[in-house]
Amino acid sequence: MDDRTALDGLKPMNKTLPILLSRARETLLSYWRPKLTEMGFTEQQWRVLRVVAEHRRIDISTLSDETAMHMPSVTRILQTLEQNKLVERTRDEEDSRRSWIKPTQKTFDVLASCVETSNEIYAGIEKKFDNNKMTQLLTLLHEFSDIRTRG
Amino acid sequence: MDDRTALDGLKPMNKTLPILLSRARETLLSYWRPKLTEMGFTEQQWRVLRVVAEHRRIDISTLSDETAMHMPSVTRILQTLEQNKLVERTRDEEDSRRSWIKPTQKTFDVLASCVETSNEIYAGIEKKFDNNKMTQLLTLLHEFSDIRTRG
DNA sequence: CTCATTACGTTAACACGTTAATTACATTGT
DNA sequence: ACAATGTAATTAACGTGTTAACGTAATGAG
Repeated sequence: MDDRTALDGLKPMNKTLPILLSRARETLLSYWRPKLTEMGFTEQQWRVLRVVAEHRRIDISTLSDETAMHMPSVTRILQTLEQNKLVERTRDEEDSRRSWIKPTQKTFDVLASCVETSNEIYAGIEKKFDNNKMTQLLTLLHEFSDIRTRG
Repeated sequence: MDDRTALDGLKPMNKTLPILLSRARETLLSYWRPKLTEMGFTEQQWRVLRVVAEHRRIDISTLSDETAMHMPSVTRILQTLEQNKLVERTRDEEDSRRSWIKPTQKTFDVLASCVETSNEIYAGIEKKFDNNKMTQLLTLLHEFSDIRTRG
């Protein structure tokens, strides 16, 4: 017989935050995946595109922060998007380390073609998980995110 | 001037569920990463190990389900863990498609060496995000996960 | 029994996550 | 001035996410 007594101090994984966060993400994606696949974007490319479109111009560090993605990932994704004319890049005049990323008309066209479906998706979700609960969930997630440690 | 009118129907990304889920995961990991790095495990390897240890034996499909990871990832991780003697594998006698994964004494030793730190980490989190909120959050995430679409 | 179907698990290919190292440029302090 | 330090972004290397295809074994209808 194995010695499992050591594990008495650990909670069952299926009730822990990391697993539930993964499942929640997977559930959310189950609503979006068909549309993303149809449009030929990954979830992450879509996120970058969405955030870029919200700004007249944005630098890569800020973009990384607002998409909640690491800079190396953003760098790779921007290369793809730039090849497809979905973003433009210019260098800052004063600080030549900094790049400015700008949306193109194609960016807006692609997003516009998705607004209707986007609303349908959110409506579909709200039918099963009402807006009150969603607000609570977003608030709690926001509060939790704020307790991050640095170091 | 660009034509941004198309975007009026879309919510700001920084307040949407996908971003907040990513941030929450990153916050949680910020508490665990030092210990995981010290032990030489990735978050995912740790998850697999934890779930394996909860069962006398477990097949790979179930393991995939309980870790909320796709089977190809589980397959890869098990290869690593098996090389390090952290799990054992046997074939089912009746259904030779099925593999059974079993924890080893080393598995329990490693987990035991982590129980204390684990409790400290949870205590540190609870100091900033009380148990009541955590319970609410877990409940809401669980409810949300249940609305997943199939297809 | 036979053939199509379904199920378990792996492999393959490409995109992203993660960390460290690197390049290039800015800033600070003395 | 200039060396030291800091910052923006990329590259490199390896592990995981994701989908499709594959190999093999069980199952079920005719």
